Amino acid sequence: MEPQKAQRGIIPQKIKGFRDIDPALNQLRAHIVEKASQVYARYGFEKWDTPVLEYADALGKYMPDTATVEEGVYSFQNPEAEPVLDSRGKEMSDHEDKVIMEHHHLALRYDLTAPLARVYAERLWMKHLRGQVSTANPPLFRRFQHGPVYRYEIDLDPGRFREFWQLDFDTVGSADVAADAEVCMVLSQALEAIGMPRETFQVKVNNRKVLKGLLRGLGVLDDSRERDILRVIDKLDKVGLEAVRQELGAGRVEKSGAPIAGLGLPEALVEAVGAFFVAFEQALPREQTLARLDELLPQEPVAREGLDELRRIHELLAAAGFDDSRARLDPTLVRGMAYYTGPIFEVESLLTVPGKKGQRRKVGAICGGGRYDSLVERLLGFKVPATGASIGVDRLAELLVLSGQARPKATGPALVVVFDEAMMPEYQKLAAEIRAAGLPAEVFYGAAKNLKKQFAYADERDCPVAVMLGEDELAKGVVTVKDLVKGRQSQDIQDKDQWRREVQFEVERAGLAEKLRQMLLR
RNA sequence: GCCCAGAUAGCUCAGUAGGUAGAGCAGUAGAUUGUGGUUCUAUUGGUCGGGGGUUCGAAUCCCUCUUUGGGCACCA
Repeated sequence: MEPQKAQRGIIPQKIKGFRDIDPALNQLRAHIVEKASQVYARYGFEKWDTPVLEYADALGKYMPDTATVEEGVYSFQNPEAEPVLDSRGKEMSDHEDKVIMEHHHLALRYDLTAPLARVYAERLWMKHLRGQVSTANPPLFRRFQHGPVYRYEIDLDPGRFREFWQLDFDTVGSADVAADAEVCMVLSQALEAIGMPRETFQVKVNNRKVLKGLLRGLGVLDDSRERDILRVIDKLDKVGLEAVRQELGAGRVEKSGAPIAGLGLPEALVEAVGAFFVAFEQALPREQTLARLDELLPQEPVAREGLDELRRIHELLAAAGFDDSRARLDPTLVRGMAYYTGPIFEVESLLTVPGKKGQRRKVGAICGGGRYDSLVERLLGFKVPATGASIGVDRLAELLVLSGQARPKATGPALVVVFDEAMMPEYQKLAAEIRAAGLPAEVFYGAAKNLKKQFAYADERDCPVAVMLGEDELAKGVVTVKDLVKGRQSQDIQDKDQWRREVQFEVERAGLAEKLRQMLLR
């Protein structure tokens, strides 16, 4: 596709769906990751990092036989040819006994869970071959991980990116419901540690077995049918019960005129499903939710098993001091992903964000997770139970900024003003003194050294203070400190000299660090 | 992939009986050659998203592509 009319240009620009992260956002992101990680670690999870690039086969589901980018994954062929291995890990040969070489398909990771499965399976591979591990004795593995993941989204909604961060924690190798209860505790505590007050979010728990059991009781036995129904129900809080009813039945027509095909379920089934969700429209205390589930759920074994698990989760949460305000049972929770097999989790933000036309916009889920059995199965051939959850770092950061919980502005260092280039050694010494006290300091290195520029730079960087040292100060053994924060606030003073007198003062060189410390800690 | 609405200066936008463009903010410079904010003055910025068509003439009308926003579908 050569441009025909003009020479192809080189335009400096980002790939669509990718972002530059400025210092302010980086600071916020680091805060989120650090606080949540501390909580994860306090529960015993250990931090792992894995490569962003993996063999496409290992990531699963996705098996490209062409070189095209499809299915939402960035992939390409390895420029390096490598041997093809058989299922026992041995190099395969052709009829001339030559090792078969291939350029394997590689893919950027699309989440952190698939690489987790690979790490876990890779560590067990030899034992697996020797038959020393099986579904009866999977080792316990608890790790947390954060970093960028990549998805080739065709349509980019606002707030959706092709590179974004996740912050996961998972327990692999335990089928104990206690591990699921713990997920709720970790999520709740992590968000509080990040600085979200308890009343601004809600941890919600449900169980896929409950939903499965409900549908079975109503005669839905087919898995793909079940998935279709769950997908519609997942939209409940978005479109409302009536719309869900219609979509389960004959379908409906969107306000915009777009028709939405219905599943065409029989009237009686739609009504039964609708009735169940009406019963849980209002948030109830966990005890009451359990009691009502007990009444409404059919005597299907799956349903009862799911209910027992929820009951157990409630017990354990209560024992650990997590009451209704910190985690709630929500039988209407579905979650989109198909691979969940047991308890599922979601954190909904209760903060609203001012929309374009002044209306309040709700932000969706900021965390999600659940139990999944089969992720490792594809790699090792037997089921390994696992449960965990993930914080959507970027979505949370955006939420904090938009809702006014965090200000998106990085604070700059103390700026050492350069009066006279000849005194540069003195400025370096001064900056070193400030840094030695553990405070950030920067000497001005810009091209134009007039003071106006230097202060404009300090203002732009949001520096809290500027430190000035000229011949006068040097002779007196002092430095002049300018309080830029106060200066920014004193907009009512119009007289230049008076304004200056208000915001700057001389300090003995020896007491400078202490004075700056006081100012920076405000 | 579908429906709707946009694309004009760095940003937010104005600009219809079709006659090659304006405002506010930002930027730059000065008042203030040892000073950011505030105030005042001057001033730089635009192939009006790309291409094609209608016309003597198009930011304005038509077609098309690209792109942005709002809905929907999809989301391992």
